[in-house]
Amino acid sequence: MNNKEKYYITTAIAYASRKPHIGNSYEIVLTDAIARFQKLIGKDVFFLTGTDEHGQKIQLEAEAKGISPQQYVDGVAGEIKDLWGLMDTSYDKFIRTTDPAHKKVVQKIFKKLYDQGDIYKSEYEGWYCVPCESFFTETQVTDGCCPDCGRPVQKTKEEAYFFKMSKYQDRLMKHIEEHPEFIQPESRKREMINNFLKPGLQDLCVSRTSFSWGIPVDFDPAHVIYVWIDALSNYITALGYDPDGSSDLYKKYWPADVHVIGKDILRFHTIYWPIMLMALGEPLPKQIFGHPWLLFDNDKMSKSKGNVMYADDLIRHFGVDGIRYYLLSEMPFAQDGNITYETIIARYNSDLANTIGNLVNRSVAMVSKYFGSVIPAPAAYNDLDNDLVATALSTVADVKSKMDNLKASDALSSILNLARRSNKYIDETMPWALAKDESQKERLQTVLYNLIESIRIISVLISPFMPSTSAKIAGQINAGELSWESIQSFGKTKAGVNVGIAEPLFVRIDENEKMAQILAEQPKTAPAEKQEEPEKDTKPEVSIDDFAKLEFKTAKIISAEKIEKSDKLYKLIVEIGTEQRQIVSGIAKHYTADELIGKTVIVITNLKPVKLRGVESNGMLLAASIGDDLSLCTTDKPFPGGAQVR
RNA sequence: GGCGGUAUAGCUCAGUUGGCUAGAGCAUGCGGUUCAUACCCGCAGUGUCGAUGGUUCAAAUCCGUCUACCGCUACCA
Repeated sequence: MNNKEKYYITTAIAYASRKPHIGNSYEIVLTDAIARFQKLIGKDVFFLTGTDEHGQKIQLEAEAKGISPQQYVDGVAGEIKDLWGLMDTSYDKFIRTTDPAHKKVVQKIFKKLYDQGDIYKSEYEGWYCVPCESFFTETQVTDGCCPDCGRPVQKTKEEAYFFKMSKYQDRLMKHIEEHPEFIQPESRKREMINNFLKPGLQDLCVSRTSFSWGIPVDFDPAHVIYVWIDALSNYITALGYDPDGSSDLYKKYWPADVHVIGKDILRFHTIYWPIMLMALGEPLPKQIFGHPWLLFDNDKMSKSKGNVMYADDLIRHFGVDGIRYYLLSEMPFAQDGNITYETIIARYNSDLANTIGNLVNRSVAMVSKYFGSVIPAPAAYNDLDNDLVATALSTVADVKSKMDNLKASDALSSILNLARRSNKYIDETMPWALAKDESQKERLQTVLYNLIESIRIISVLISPFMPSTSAKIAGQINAGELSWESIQSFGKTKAGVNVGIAEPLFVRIDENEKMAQILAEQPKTAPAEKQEEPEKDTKPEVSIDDFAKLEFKTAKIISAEKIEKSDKLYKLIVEIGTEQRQIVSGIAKHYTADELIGKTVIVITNLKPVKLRGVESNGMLLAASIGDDLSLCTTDKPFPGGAQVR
């Protein structure tokens, strides 16, 4: 009985280590808008979101709080659900990777892949982060440092399971070539092909023994299934996939029509995930969209920078639809978007309050004033109407085509254009002048009818983006029909029904006042955030003997030379007492050679020598860093090289 | 270093397969209007379409080189 076309859409599952900020929340709002739109045009939509709840980081956070990991993630998952609720999102299912059903199927998947030889056990030589007690592949290591804690990693061996990625490489390459829409946006596709597929895929390490908070490998319980197989398979376990026979739900909805994810995890979704599915013999998702990031004042949002915005705070100030509108209209398709309080206020006032809000308000007010709140029947058309009608209809078509390509911001700007056209129509037809002339009554009826109809169309079109505003508008004009079908032609508004009371949809915001209010709130939240900061970066306690193993000395830089074919590396010659040494250091982004020469810095002198870019390095300079910013450690007063540092 | 992307009005960006006086929104200035949330409508702009060569009857749009910024990737003991 249900023969609607199905549409399966997912967000990435959010990592349940802490409350997501507004940048993280953008994803679910975008996905929600797409899902609601597809529903509106008549598809049978299934919208999945959820949380990724395993891993060492969560284990550590829980330990620090003195509670079990399960208790910890229960708390965070609850917070996330609350936020998603506040954002007015309409997901059909919220999966948690700690759900028993998910765990069971992930174990089966692992076993199946092992049994068919795609997963094998081996010695893993990789990068190891001591304080975190965890392993990383070459590619996971960011800037020579642990991706979790940011400290240097070292090479070590561990027994582990591996997935034979290379076996499916050619098939994947072919698939990507034959399905140009598979990876979006386009430029990301090239990155994946050129950086990973063409050079050849390495086998992926898919288990850990260094921590226990995860899904155990059932036939080898010392191992825990590492994040990729666990997290990615949520997209199919949520529907009831099972290697021994899947559910009807799965058969109906899989493959996904689109996975909406952040651009940072594109690799896992466009390479590892499809390969896993190939290995399982399941169809691949149709499309993967790596959306851009939302930046705060052109800077990455992070706790340590103190520039984090949270959805709940923003909603308090600007309303859900105010924020949804901002996120959806301001974010470009492929480039990072930006958010500041000032720009939110500017967009809110001009687009929502002035253009849309005022249009509805003035139109409803005129119906009340001139026709006792009863929507009049159209009676006398003329040429002024043609363009409004044409714009309304072409907007409907345009929004559809934009949304089919996931271009939410373009779709919204198209709708805004219709609102502007409608405002202009009022000026062209001058209803207040028509009202003074009894002989123009039929014309006045027509004008107001057309306006209400145009507003009705707008309210339908914005419903995926601003659901509650859409409902409010529909309420004010008492629109009966809000279906997609009803806006395929102009004129489905019913004459003779009463409009409601004209109430402003969006109250204009006074920028100065609002900014003062926001600033006044900031101190309250800042200290609370700072408290959490230190514990995240704390290493295990060591004895004085551990410290004594390291030798630090002052060193005077006597020459600095950029290493060829490297962006960051300097070959430095330093003087430590009477000795001269060559040290390679990655600080070229922060210091020029001239700035370095003559400085007295602190050096670890008994570090095992290594070669970097073929150049030998006998030690390491100490430097402080926050994010991308870096500052060398020097002595407080002029000091010669060679002095002990302790 | 390798791969890729972007550089267009003060700001944020559109500009499909090269074609007439290069566009939109916001901000600015001027004018109009009063139904409406000091709102709306109109007009005015400014632009060496990053720089420089080339292909072409014709290039913001194609090709070469250069510069700046961004992303992915490697190097940062």
